[in-house]
Parts: sequence; C-alpha cells; structure tokens
Amino acid sequence: MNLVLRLKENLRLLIQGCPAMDYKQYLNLPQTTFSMRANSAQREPQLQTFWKDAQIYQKNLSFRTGTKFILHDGPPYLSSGKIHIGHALNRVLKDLVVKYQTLNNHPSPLVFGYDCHGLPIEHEVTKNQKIVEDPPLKTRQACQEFARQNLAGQTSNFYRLGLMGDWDKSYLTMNPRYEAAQLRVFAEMVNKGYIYKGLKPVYWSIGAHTALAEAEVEYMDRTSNSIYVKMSLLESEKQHLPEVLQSEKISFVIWTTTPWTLPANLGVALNADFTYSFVKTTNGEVLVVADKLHEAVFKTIGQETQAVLWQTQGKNLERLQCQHPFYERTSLVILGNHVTAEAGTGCVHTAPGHGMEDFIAGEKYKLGVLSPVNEKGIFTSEAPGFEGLFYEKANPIIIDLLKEKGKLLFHTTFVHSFPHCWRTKTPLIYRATEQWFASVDGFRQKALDAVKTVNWIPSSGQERISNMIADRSDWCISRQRVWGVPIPAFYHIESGEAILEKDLILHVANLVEEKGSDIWWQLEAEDLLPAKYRYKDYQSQTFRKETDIMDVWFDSGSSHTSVLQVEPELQYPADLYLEGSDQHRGWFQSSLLTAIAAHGSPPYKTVLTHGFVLDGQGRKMSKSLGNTVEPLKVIEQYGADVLRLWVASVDYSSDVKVSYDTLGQLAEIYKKIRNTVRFIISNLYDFTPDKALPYAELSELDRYVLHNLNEVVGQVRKSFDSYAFYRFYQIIQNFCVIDLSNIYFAIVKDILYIEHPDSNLRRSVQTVLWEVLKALMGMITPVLTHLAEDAREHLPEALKATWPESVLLAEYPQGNEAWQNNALAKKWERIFAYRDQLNLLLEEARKAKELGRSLEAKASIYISEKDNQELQLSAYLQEHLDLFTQVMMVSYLKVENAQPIGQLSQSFVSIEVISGTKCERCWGVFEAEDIGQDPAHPHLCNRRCGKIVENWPISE
RNA sequence: GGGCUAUUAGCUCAGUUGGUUAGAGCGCACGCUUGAUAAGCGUGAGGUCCCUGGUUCGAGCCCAGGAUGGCCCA
Repeated sequence: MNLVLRLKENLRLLIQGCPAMDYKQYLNLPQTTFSMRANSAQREPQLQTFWKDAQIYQKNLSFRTGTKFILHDGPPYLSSGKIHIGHALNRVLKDLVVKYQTLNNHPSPLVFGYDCHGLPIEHEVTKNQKIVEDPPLKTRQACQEFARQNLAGQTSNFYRLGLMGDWDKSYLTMNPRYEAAQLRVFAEMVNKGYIYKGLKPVYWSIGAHTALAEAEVEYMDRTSNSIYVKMSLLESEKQHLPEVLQSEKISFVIWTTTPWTLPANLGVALNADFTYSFVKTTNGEVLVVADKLHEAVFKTIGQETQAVLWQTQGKNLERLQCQHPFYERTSLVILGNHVTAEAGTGCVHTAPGHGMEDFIAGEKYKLGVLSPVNEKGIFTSEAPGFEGLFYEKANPIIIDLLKEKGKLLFHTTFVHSFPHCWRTKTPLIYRATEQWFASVDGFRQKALDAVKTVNWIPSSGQERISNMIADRSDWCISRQRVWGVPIPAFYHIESGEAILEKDLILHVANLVEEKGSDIWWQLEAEDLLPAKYRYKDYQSQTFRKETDIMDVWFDSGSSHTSVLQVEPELQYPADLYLEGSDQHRGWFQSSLLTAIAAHGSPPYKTVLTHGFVLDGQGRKMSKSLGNTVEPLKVIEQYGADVLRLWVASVDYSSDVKVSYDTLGQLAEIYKKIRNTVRFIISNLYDFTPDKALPYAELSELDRYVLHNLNEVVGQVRKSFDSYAFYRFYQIIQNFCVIDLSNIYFAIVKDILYIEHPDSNLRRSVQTVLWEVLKALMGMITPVLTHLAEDAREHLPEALKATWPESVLLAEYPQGNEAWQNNALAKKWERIFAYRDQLNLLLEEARKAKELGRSLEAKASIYISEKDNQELQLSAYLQEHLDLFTQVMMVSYLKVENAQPIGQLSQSFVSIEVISGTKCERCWGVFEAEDIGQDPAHPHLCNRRCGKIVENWPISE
C-alpha cells in the first residue's frame, strides 16, 4: 500500500549506516497447513467418507490380535427419523468404548440395531385412518415403510456423529432372520414350560371389539352412577373381632361408579396403614369406613353416627370374609396400596377382571379373575341373572337389586372424565381377556442369581434390577395388534384348545426365516402347520391361528440370540450392554429374562448405564418447554467433535445437563486442544524422526515434560479402562492448558524460533514435541476422532509416513516407564514455584506501567542458606543458568545464596527493569556490552543472534 | 405413594481413612503481547459445600430428618 513509506524507512536505515534486515528470514517460525479453525461442517463429512471408503472398520477387525471386545448395541426405536440428544449421548458413549478397545488391540465389532415393531409405529400409521378394521397385511406394510423411512433418517444422523461400526449392515428386529431367531427363543421357553395362557384385564373398546393400548385412549366427559354398597361381614368371622362387636351387624362400605362390575366382585381392598372405624349408626347397624373419610362419607350417604365402637388398622382386618351383595359367595378382605383417602370410603370394591389395580392386588391373594362380559359387552352365563344383557343396561337392574337386598346405602349420578375409544368414541371398559404369559416364577430365582454374576456400573444397578425382578408379576407377552412377530399358537376350532409346541414353532420359524413374518397373515392355519397336522389326523378348517403378536420387548429382548449368536463376528454373551438407566425395566430386563429362560445364562458380562439428558437448569427436556438441544443443530454449529467432547466431559453415572451455553464453552476447549496440536505440528515442519535426540541428551526441562506425559498417559488409560471419560477430559484439558501451553510452549518458543535449526537445544525440544504429539493425538482419537485424523493428514510428510493410514488404525498410547522420574519432577515443581513468584512481581511492574514483556526484566533469585534442599537447587540453577533464564522468560537471571535477613528466612525473588537495547532478532533486552558488538550486526545480541545469523543455512 | 439416584464457584469436575484459610480448568474482569495472531501470556474476583438437626475436640465427608431435580413403577 505504501511504497513511499517503505522507501523512506530504508533510507532512514541507510543513513544510520545499517542495512535493513528482515530477521524473520533468520528465524524458525512455525509452518503448517493445519488450520486453526476446524471448519467442521465441511471437514468432518469428508473424513467420515474417508473412513468408510478406506474400510477402516473392516481393517481394524482384520489385523488386531487381542481378544475381541463385544459391545452389543441396544436398538433405538424407529418411531422418528430424527435422533435426539439422548440418542447421541448413548451412541457416542458406545463409540468411545469401542474405539478405545480397538485401539488397545481388542477389536470391537459393532453391529448397530434398530427396534422396528410395536404399537407407537402402528398407532402413527393408523391414527389418521377412519376405517377401524384394516386388513392386517396392509397395515403391516405401511408400518414397515414407515420404519424404513425412519431407519434411513436415524442412520444418517448417527453416521454424522462419526461412529465406528459396521455401516454396511444393521440388525433390524423386522428382518426375517431376526424374527425367526426370536421365535426360536420363544420355542425354547415354550419347551421349558414357561409360557402359559391366562386372563388379564385390558382396556376394551366395545365399539371396535378390540383391546386398546394406553395411547389409544381419549378422555371425555361422561355421566356415571355413584353408589355406596354394603359388603356385610360373615357372622362366622366375628370371632376375630373384639367383644364389643359380637352382637352387631357389620358391613364394609364400598363405593363404585360402575355397578355393572359388581357381579365380578371378588374382594374388598383396604389400605394396610389406614385406621378403620367401626361406626354404629342411629339405624342400629355397624358400618366400616376409613377413619379419615368417616365424616365425609356419612354426610354423603345421610347416616348419623351413634358411636365409634372400635378402631384398628387395615392390616388387622386382612383375610376377613364378606358376603357378596347378591350372590351366594364370599368376597375376601385384602390389602392393596392403591387404596387412597382421596375419594370413596377407604374400602375398595375389587373385581380383578375389570381393573388393573384390582388385578394386581387380587393376584397376591389368588382371588382369581372373573370377567363375565364378552367382546360385545354382553354378560355371559358367568353372571347369573344378567346373562345376555348389555353391560350398561345392567346398571339400573343391579342398583334395583341392591335396593331390594338392602345393600344400597346411597345412589346418585355425576359427570366426570372417562376413558373412551379413540376411534368409535364409545366408553371403554376393563375386561379380562386371554393372554399369553411368561411365567417369571419359573425362572425368577435363576434370574436373580444371574444378576449377581454381572458387573453393574454403577453398582446400584444391581439392586435396582434385582428389586424389579423380585417384585414383577408374570410377563404378559400378548399384544392385540398386527405390527409385530406373531405368537405362533394354533387353536383347535372344535375344542377351542390352544396348541403351542416347540416343534410347531420351529416349523413356523423356518417359514418366517424364508418369507418374513407376513407369512403368518398370508397363509391359512392349515398351510402354516407341518404336514402331519394337515393330512394325517386332521381335516381342513380344523385349526385357526392366534391373532395376538408378541410384546416388542420380546423382540429386542431376544437380540442376544437373534444377533449375538447369529452374526459370525459377534459372540454370546456380550462383554458390555450400555444404555440409559430406564432400561433396567426395559431391555436389560427383557434380555436377561429371555436369556435365562432360553439359555440359562445372562446375555452380558457387564452392564453400564447412563443418566438422562436434562437442560442447563437440570429440567427435563420437552418440546413444549422449548428447552431441547438438537444434536444436528449442535453438529452444524460446532461440529460432531464438540458434541463428542461434551459426552466425554460429563459424569454420566447420573443425569447430565446440556445447554447451548455449555456447548459454546466446550467449543472453546476443543479449539484449545486443536491449537495445542497445531502449535506442535507447525514447529515440526523441519523435523524428521531420525533427527530425534536420545533421551540422555535431552534437556532437563524436556525430560520433565516426558515425565509428565507418561503420567498423563497412565491416568488417561486408567480413565478409559474405568469408563470415566470425564476424567480424561479434565486431564487432557489441564495438560494442554497448563503443562503445555502456559508453561512448556511459552518457554520453548524462544528456543524453537531463535536457536539454530540444527542445534541440539532445538532438536531436544522437537524430539519431545514429537513424542507429545504422538501421544496426544493417540489419546484423543476415541473422542476427537475427526480432529486427530485431520491432524494426521496435515503432518509434515516425513512424520506422516510413520503413521498408519488412519489414526483409528494406530495403537493407543502406552507411555514410557523410562520417562518416569519423580525426583526430577519434584525439582521442577520447585523451580516453577520461583517462576510463579516472578510472575507476581512482573505483574506488579506491569500495573505500574514499568514494563510490558517479561524480556524487559532482569530477575534475581535469592536462595536461603537455611534450607539445604534449596541450596542444592541453587547449585543446579547456577550450573544451567542459560536454561533457567529461558524458563523464567527474562533477559538476565541471577541466582545467589543469601543470608537470612531479619525475619526473612525464606528464599525470594526480585526483578528490575533493564534499561538497554532490544535485540532485533530475539527481542531480548540487553545492556550495552551485550549487544551490537559485531559491526556486521549492530542490532543483534552478542550471546546468540549474531552467531546464529552468521551460520544460518543458506538453503532458505 | 414405592424402588433407584443426584445436589461442592456461572460451567465441567477434584476433594485421600473426618484434620490448617475447600482446589483445578473453562468462563468472567483487568492488564500484557502482536514471531501460535479469528491465536498466546499474566494477575484477579467468584463458594451458606441443597437445608435442618445430631455424633465429634473438629463434618463438604459420618448419622437422622427434610427440600428440590431425574429415571422406573404404582
């Protein structure tokens, strides 16, 4: 821009009798093509393509010699085509494990999985259809298409995270081979007698003649009855009660809004801890209600209290027998924690066939399940007196009957929110229907024993899953849906007898393996059955197929067989399952139960769980709150590596927080690490491995750095071995910031730039930088894979040649025990303590505007003679004064022993500002006698620069 | 309501078997540098260790109760 100015300057220098020299040419300034900014949006996809094209995953499996490490991927559900931050957390954690294990010579084949079947997809596909009864095959096809679309979306999302695994194949729970293997697991459970048919209440739509799932329920207002009914205690039961009650007529008061369920009443549930009052009314009878509700109930039903004759806790009334209000049978008093004091009387009408809570409470007391209503809502012969009646029509009749029998205390109607069918808009009922169950009792103890042999991380997982397995009831495997794997049972039409046999299932499994599970809906029962059923003893039209499909948890739960035992590169059991803590109830459990039932052993050796992702305030993320963090947005803005660094930075053993603020900070750390790598690469532009100095010839500072490096590598390995990635993050951050950037780089910059390129001083530093670079790139590879690969590609050719084709094919750094030198480290920590003191003084001087750069100062260290150890250090410092001048980053350093002065018995540091001349090359400030003595270089220091420039290699 | 779990600077984490004034990095503020430069260095200010009680000579740590968040059930 200003040639004139430049000419003027040259002229000025000429006049001074001094040639204008651009000393930059005589410096070893850093050179590199490795950019400071990552440009992740473009660069990361390129690197991912490179890994894929170069088949890095396959190569890793082919040459590693150690034992395999099998991480079995839990399949995310294909209800959406976009991954959320929780998916990202999970898959990146898996990736950290798999990459570390592989680099550590334990090849880790990883087959990604996806969960394809199930109600949410079927619901999504059918929710806009007006027609209730769609041909199953048509629905199934739509579901499959929907799942495939989402599969494509999720796969490309996951791919963008830079995960290592088999991108050429995934396991899909809707693959015929998978479904067949799943059926074989089921066959084994059937063979062992663990599968049985039983009754269970489900939401039932009278309008649609079908069971509904929770998601298909709509709540609408409806007018219901509200009745208070007496459940009278049997006379013979009074012997268990105190004297005062012996001559009384005693009834528990129940409240219900569904009179029609009374024919199915089998019990009265109380809360064990509530106090129950036996209240004598002015009518002369005794009514039992929860004490807390006594007043309210009596007010409602219009009874007057004469006296409370007795009070006791619910648990003392367990197993008393009552008379059914209109049938000649008894109802048992049971305890259940679903009994609350929020409404009713504290005594709950219990009909296990018509309520989920009733069913669970009744199970414990073996009340049985009575469900005398058919699929159209008509009473069956199991409800004598109401047979053939539509259930709602029975309500007034039952109320009249209660009145007649003297059991009705009060009746009214009211409007409340009530579940309705999402399609037909009819009110729903709970109705017990036949379902297939896995009898957990059959293998509960085995499962509990197996839990103890598994390594749970964190260890609380063991208790969590143990409690769940110990408490859980039998596993209901049936679902009245079509998008899933069929339960391969047949019914003999004439007898209604269900046929579920191992051989039959295996036969169906083979068909499914060949044609897919659609075959179940495509063929008639006769054609699905093996030949012997068709031609020998049976005639056509003798059998019908089961219409239920399996619970999706059975799908994914059998992956230990469908995947681990099927894919040749995998093996059973897996070394590791790694999922969110919600999977204790889900996949961990369904996998364990099916594996124990089918194979008798747990499917995993170790189970690692992580918490949930919450927003920056620790709140649950939800679209309605608008506090979600979108992984794709994060990747777009900061890159996958920053997201990966976030995963590595948090302690995931409990819930983790994330916000765009946090990610912004992580982006800064990423840059710091990147720049650390960049600084090293740029200062190795003229270095080749053969120029490395042997350890013995390295300066002490350089050896100290190698000592630190060895420690860091050891600690990092330890953190990976224990899955404590956040420790890795802290260690690497501190190493880059403090050990390298703040201290080492700051000091050795001077050597790297200024010393003669071939000098031992400089080669010593470069030798160490090369070691640091190799280790650092290796250590970060599992986490910042893109960064490491990018760095490798920008290494100077001679150095690049020493690396494998990809950082993912390298060995994880081992460290070097020969570098460990604790005595040296201790000594240097003391030296740096002096440097800290010096910094304080320099800062004071800067505040006083006396100096800017530290090279404008002269420092003196006075070592106290009182301290023997410090005296040794003093001798050492004096011996290597040049090195320590550089360490202190001043132009002059003096080290002296000092007599303690008065109170001052400790060593101390002092500085003074040099009034001298700045060397044009090294920028040190020198007193007159130390600079410009060589007439050829009037602006250079005598100590170094003049000589170095004289001997500068001419090739430049 | 039950099972499991978490809570230490604005953020991410340390904090030995209870033992001086609770640490680190980032971020922030101020300054320096301009030969790592959309970089780098230095200094500094930030803490009711969730709360309340208890044990103890002494509690971030041990005990009891509670609050708030989270997962899974009911």
